[in-house]
Amino acid sequence: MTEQTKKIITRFPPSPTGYLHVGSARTALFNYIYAKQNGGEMLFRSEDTDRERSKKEFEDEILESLEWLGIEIDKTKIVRQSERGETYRKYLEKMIADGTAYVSKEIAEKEGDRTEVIRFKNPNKKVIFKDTVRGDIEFDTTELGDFVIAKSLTEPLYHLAVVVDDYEMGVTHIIRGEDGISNTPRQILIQEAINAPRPFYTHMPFSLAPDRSKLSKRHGAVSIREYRKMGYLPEAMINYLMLLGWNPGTDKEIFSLGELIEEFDLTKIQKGGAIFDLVKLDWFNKEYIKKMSEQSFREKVLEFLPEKLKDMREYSDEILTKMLPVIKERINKFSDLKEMFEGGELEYYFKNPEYNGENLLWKDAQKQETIGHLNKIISIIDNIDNFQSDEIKTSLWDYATEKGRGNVLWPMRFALSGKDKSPDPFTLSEILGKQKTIERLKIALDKLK
RNA sequence: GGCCCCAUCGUCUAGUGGUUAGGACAGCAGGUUUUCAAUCUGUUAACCAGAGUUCAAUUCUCUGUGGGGUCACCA
Repeated sequence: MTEQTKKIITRFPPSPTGYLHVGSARTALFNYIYAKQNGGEMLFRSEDTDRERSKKEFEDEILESLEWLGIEIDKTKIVRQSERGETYRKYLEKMIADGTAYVSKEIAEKEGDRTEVIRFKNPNKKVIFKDTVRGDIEFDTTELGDFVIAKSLTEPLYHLAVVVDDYEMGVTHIIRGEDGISNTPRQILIQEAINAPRPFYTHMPFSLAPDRSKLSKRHGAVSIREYRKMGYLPEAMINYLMLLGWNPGTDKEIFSLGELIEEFDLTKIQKGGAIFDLVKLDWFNKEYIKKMSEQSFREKVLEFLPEKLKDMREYSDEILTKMLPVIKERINKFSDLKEMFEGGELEYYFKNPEYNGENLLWKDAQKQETIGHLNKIISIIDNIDNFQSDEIKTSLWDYATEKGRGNVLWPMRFALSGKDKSPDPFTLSEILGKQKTIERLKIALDKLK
């Protein structure tokens, strides 16, 4: 049996004490993609030995977030440490019999502390292991002492459980965060004590907050579910997360999951930590929004549309189709729709704008001139049968050019939107329809009197 | 503090013993039908410091500085 013929097994071992963190999701992605590209498999292990903090609902949520990202987990193969007490007992008894571990009588430090723990008999040697991205790393394990590996025969501590489980699950490649580096030597010691083969180690750099500290709640959204709720697309999350700490060495930046599985290269992982940059995430998300079909974009918009707007469905469905392209080029993520509607640029499609008449004047344009322009616009528009933006534009263009485009187009646009910033007046007109367009232009006229 | 890891534009990064140190995001300027968005073009901006090796260091070595991790009867 050579390494080549052995099936590659990676694992994702979260402790179900919270929602899936973006950093963990990134680690899961690296494991999943590496396994996939080698015809292997990523196993899911729930490290739920901490009875107090572990909750099944978190495990479910983590699984659900992974699924949303497109990571497939074989749920029949899920391993839960809480169910493996007897397995750990088997290894611990063997270790004690072998003399690689021993029961140690301890003086209880606190009330309620047990008086007996199981310690590892440290051979006190140098351990050298190879990390895929950093090369050989050497530790003197003497300083570790005879560390505790279990509270009792069925209550293992982290390091023992990890080593036993990885061994029994047949894990060949461990890809984890760089905080695992310092833990590796003692895990190797335990491996050697139970005669488990040494897996390949790859330690990934952290993803950091903007101030280079650990990414935590105080920096904003940190769980996948929050990004999902904000209307980020899973394709964008995957793409961004994978390019954080890895790149193919070419200028290519947009990768589908399939392409990642094809082109990912474990040895090209970065050494230094990388800041999780929302601005770049937004860019990725926008790129993927641009690629969406009209149908799926429409569904997504409907999903994120504020309730208030949905109540006006009769009205909005009619114009929604026309608004879609305008919305598409204006949002980074679907939750932007909320702000766009509430006092933002979606609002003026559904109700007449309120504004100060002074704002209708372009730069130093005169009132009387502007009134003339608006009247002219109304008369031209009134004669358009095919009320499409192209058509409207063509009809008004010569006049606008002759009188000064800003002089004509600004008051028109402002009359329709009541905002300093909005889509162009032709697009607005088409979406509003001839009747409403003229109505608003007349309102503007009143405001100028 | 001991041990371990890391260090290229603001951010993500490419890269080399000799390069105009490249790309992307952001920024800035301009074009594109008035504003915004989108789009196109152009552009600002980086090798942590010192010493050593060398004809030549951003690149190799050492030291320092800075950041991070780990030293639990948590995971």
